[in-house]
Amino acid sequence: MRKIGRNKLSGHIVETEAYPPGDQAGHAYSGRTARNQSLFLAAGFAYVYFIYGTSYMLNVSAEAPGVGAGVLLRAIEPIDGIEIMKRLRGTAKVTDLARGPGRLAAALQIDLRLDGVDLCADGPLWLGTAVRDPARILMSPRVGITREVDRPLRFFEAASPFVSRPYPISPPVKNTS
DNA sequence: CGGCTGATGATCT
DNA sequence: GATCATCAGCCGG
Repeated sequence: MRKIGRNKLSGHIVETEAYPPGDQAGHAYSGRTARNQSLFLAAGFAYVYFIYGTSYMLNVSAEAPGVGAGVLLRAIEPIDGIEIMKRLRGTAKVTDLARGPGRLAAALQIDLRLDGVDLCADGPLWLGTAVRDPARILMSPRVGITREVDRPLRFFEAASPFVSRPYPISPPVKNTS
């Protein structure tokens, strides 16, 4: 859920990735820094960072204070404020509005000002109470990382057109030619 | 549609 | 100076 002035944006979360304590692929792995300090807050705070010179990523801190872990939000199915999301994203295709973590952040106008926000309190950004049907949630390896690449820590809704990739990533195939 | 590639800047070594 | 939890645009089928 996102509030921008008088406008409300919302969507169902349909894809996430876990970055648990001790995970070498997680930003908290090398200890607390200026950038990643929000991961070390209590569970339920926003960790926002900027990457590739182009994209913001939105995470939710996920462990007790001082531990360092989070969940990356990778896709939502837009519900409220779809016209505003289209303007923020520069596309009219609803399935492309928030399919992927950078697109999700852009569709919700998320930047570093929202880093550290309490997602369980009234404010500009928070988590609603909708629950996805567990029977429809599939797992796969995570996308776009170079360490701990095989851990099945990506969770996504089966057959959803709003998910960044609809099925598990195939393992790399060697070129034998 | 899938595959490839350049863009672009913060962060850390 | 390398890396990076990505994306848009372009190309071929």
